[in-house]
Amino acid sequence: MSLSHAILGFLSKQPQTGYTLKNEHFDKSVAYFWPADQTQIYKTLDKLVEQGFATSKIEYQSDRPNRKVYSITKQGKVELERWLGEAIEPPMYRDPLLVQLFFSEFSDSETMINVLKSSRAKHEAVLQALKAVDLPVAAKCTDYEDLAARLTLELGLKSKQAYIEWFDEAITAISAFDKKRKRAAKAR
Amino acid sequence: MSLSHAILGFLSKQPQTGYTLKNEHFDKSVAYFWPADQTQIYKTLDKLVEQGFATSKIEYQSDRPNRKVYSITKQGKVELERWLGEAIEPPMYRDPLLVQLFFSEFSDSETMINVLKSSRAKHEAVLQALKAVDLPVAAKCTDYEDLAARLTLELGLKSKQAYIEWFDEAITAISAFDKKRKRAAKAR
DNA sequence: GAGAGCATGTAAGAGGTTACATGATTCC
DNA sequence: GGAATCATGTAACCTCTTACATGCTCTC
Repeated sequence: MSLSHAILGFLSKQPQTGYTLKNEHFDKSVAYFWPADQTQIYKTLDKLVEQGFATSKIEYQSDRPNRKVYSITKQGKVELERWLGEAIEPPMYRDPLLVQLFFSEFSDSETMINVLKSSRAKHEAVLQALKAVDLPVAAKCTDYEDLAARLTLELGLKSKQAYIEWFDEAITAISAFDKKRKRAAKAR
Repeated sequence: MSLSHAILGFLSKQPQTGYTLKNEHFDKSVAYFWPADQTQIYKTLDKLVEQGFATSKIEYQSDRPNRKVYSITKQGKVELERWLGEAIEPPMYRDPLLVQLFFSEFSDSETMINVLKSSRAKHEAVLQALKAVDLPVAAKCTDYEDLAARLTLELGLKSKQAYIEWFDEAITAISAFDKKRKRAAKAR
């Protein structure tokens, strides 16, 4: 399970709480390829402690709620390293849009084109957000950490660009098919 | 939920059983963008009947197990059409590989490169499988059904190609970084 | 006085996977 | 004799999401 290992990764950088994991880490650096829910982060932290991969200490605070600070254990480090070398099966990507397209014969091409356009806009917005991320290009990275982050970003950019090219081709192809069909209907 | 609607789509083409849905449809046409588990197909069929979107009739067979043939209802057709026009949020893609890459500073670059190479090979295999699918190019489709199927395939091809280009760039970038680092260490 | 920030949690549910059970027939 | 095909299901589990609860402090 990747969430456990992502948490172990962040705890390797420094001991911290579920709250900071969520707000300072998951919602920032890895959000675009591994978003994590607050509830699940807390549950997973519990599990990591059970498994002996992390320990927690309560830090009492007077003016704010107490914090539970988690640290990675030796066992946790071993487990993280093991997992980092594991060849994991690429996950299946399920996109409802493709299901809609596949069965769009039961709707009509105009509706389908609108659905495609609206989806294209959403992907475009994500692409723009990714483009706005401020990280040096791979060749200019001096830290390995930056290089790794840059490369994850790069895949996001490439995938989104591929998607957007595809949207344009798909919309054009469906429009063209539609015109052809209308011309044929007129000729009869 | 897309599985329900994919089933409604297949039932629109013709009434059939859970068994044929799995073996003749899900495992073939839509397998690469919406694989479905047998157990879940049966569960979802029950749910569709409950919701009034499908009905079932038992067909008694003497030499083989009885079959439960499902048909879409009017309500089901209305629901499918409604869903086909819905603008659905693009799903989040979570790839453990990117988590591994992001935290690869806690392993070593050689290990990471091996993980990348092994993943690349798996993606390459899928790409080859997609290339082997026999469907006319979009411009030559005479049926709308073929066009829709072709376009879903096209996205798969494009995405995989983008992935593979990225793999090559990522592997090159990490190797280059590594050489630079080793040269710097030597110079000291 | 309202809302944001800090901080941790419970309960319930949706969607998907894995393992297992049954039992006849047909093909090698 | 063993495997594949036909055909439907149950039980248990994992991951993730949504809604809700608590309560103090600081800022507008």
